[in-house]
Amino acid sequence: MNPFRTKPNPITDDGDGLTFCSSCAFAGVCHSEGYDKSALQELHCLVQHVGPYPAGTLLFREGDPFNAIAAVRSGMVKTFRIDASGRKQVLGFFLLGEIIGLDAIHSARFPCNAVALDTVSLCRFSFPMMATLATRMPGLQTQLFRLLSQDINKAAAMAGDFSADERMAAFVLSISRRFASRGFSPNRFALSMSRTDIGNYLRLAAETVSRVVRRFQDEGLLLVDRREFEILDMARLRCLALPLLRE
Amino acid sequence: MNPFRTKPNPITDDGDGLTFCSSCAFAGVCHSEGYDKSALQELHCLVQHVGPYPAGTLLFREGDPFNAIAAVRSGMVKTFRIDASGRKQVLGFFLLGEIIGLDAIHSARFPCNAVALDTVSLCRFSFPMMATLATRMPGLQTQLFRLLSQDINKAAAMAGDFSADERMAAFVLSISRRFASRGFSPNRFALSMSRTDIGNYLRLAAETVSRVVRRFQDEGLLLVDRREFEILDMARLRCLALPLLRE
DNA sequence: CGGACCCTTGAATTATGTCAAAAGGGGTGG
DNA sequence: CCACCCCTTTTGACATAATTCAAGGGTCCG
Repeated sequence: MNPFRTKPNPITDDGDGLTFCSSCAFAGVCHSEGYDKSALQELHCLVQHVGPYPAGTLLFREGDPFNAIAAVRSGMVKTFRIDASGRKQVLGFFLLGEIIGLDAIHSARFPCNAVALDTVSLCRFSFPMMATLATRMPGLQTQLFRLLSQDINKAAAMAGDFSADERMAAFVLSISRRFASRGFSPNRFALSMSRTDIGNYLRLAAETVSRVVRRFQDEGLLLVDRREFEILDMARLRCLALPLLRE
Repeated sequence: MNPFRTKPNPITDDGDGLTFCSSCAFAGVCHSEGYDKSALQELHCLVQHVGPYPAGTLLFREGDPFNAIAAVRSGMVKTFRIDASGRKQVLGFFLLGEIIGLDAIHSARFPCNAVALDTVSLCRFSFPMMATLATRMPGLQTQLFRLLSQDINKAAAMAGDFSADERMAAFVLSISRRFASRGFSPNRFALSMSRTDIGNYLRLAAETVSRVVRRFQDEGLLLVDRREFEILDMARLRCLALPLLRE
């Protein structure tokens, strides 16, 4: 009955001292530039594998001193902050290979909290060491600039004025693409976050998320069972999400 | 009758080969690190003064190849994009010393348009050259990282779910602070953008901007004459803007 | 002096939020 | 294996902030 029985099989290699995990945002930094093995070793030296942390673990909290960024090695992470009037704003969900903490560079403190949505392992990169290394590895510096710049664009896209339908469509499509680029199915995936979290991320009430998802199902766009999603009409979804899509 | 007769007097020095314009985002990069004069000269060598451009000049447009960032030397710049359904989203307003173009690094193309809101002069920095220089000047690299990270936070703040009052209060306060840090009055300033632009930035209809401004006046928070603003009750304004404020 | 544009104001509409309650799973313990 | 409880999700009814539509009034500029 459940159409989501078959789960995608994560390919989470740990790197071998010469290459990074294939899905990591830093994969390719070296090879593209033809760096020698010593530089590569250096990059690996400043990586620290941490975790696994069980679902619900608070990875860092707002105000914590910043000293490292992290790439998700497995699981899913949510970042959020609680504003002055107690409202929760979800800033992002981070999938395999995505980088957490770039927003903390500015003030040298984390501007938000991060929590594991399921069992999470991370690669921790000392940022001071990485910045130093980046002075000797222009490719690494470039990649850091690009990642930072990309996050500006992501945040700006969320800041736009879009309808609930557009936001929801863009959200589903974004997850789909990010899973797809990591070798998972673009059509079927399981989300780890609650409707409330999705709502706080998309700036919608949880009830609105629920209603939009229902309507998308009624209209044949999606097939949803609890937190498992199947995209039935990618084209129409993309069409809806068009105003928000930015890459 | 007009309470805004006295205009603030801009202090826009042009640098002298040893120091940068005092309000520029790159001011202090060198001195803080004790670099020698040659490094400083290099930084100055990659700066190109451009403009002045009259109000309405399109400085770059979405899709243009990216090769340089720019600091505002005088005037005010607006960046915006038109989404797939024709809606205009204003991404930011840039004051004296603020850096435009950091969001273009990621894709090597400008993701938005930029237009001069009044007479605008810029300092243009070749980004490839700057990045190269940053490998030899850690202080410059750090500053670039910080500026990029700051922009993530700015964009994320705009992405939150706030009322029209909160957004408007935060907007006025933000302008006030930015003017103040450049030596202008925090209490009186003239905006160069239309209500429509403010609305597109704050994700509000122009009519809503107008109504909120009126109410703020009725409540004694502001004194507004066309595009000239005077803040009468900074404390209450700050209180309103609290949920949005982030630095 | 005319025209264009911007801003303001009012009235009606609407998308989304809020409140409340019920339904559905999943886990736990008997 | 069932009964119960807790938590998330769904659904409905209602409330409301903000938009939209429409008109009028200022102001600036040619």
